[in-house]
Amino acid sequence: MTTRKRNNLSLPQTDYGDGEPPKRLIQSQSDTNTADHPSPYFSMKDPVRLSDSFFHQPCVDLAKAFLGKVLVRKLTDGTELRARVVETEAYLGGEDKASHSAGGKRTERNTAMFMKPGTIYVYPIYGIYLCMNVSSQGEGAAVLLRSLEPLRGQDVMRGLRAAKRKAGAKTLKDKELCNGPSKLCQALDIQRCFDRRDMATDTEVWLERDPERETVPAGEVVSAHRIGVESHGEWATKPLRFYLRGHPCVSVLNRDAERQMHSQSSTDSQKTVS
DNA sequence: GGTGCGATCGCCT
DNA sequence: GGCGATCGCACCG
Repeated sequence: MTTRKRNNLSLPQTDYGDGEPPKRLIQSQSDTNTADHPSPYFSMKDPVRLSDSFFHQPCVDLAKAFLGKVLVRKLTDGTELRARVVETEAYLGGEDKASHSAGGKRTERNTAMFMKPGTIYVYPIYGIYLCMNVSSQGEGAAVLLRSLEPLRGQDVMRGLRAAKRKAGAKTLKDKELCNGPSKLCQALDIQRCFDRRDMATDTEVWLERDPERETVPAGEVVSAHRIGVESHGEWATKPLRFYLRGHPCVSVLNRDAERQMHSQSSTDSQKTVS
């Protein structure tokens, strides 16, 4: 095990529980300390906030583009919570039988799905939870945020999550704070009133690119079937869920999809060589 | 580690 | 009146 340089600034302290964080993350953190690329989180210069044009992409493209981006939530007391998007799902709109907007159905609840790309869609589920989406290009299409990697404000997130749990429940590890669509809403205090707000201009929640990683290589993105839509026939099996391979914060792993992807990439590399 | 089940209520038919 | 883009916990191995 090589000892990696850590600076004395307050790097996000992430407890991944039993395992080490993936190499990719360690690399990303140590990279932030080089002189050429000052840390986006601790330099005076703000990272770049993603504007309107980012959200004007087809749903699947946007779902993949979200991966690696940083969701920022500014609380009313000024505290900024930060977390990297590591898992998303695409809900395509009219044709997609698993979407709230299936068949072009537009109701009071799902109106945000039909609003301009970048509009936040927050809806309650099972009476007790919330889920957060962001609309994309395409009539009624939206991207569900499923899991995040906490980067900053983990203790505040833990407090927000604990508030909804039994007293005496065991302390959550960092990787457990946002590893599910409703968990991330709790951890970031995403409220129902965020529904229909514009992620490109809102002052309490927005998205930033990670200056250390402009794009995530396709080889790191697993495509798998979506979660919790088993009753929707063929649409239940379509590969419309996307996550960062090997990331400890992903809510549900799909080993079959990962294996297939691996064998596919092996085949590709053989083709390239031969 | 994996699986099964109950909670709980707004939304839609 | 039925159901759900979930979660936490009990239980099993």
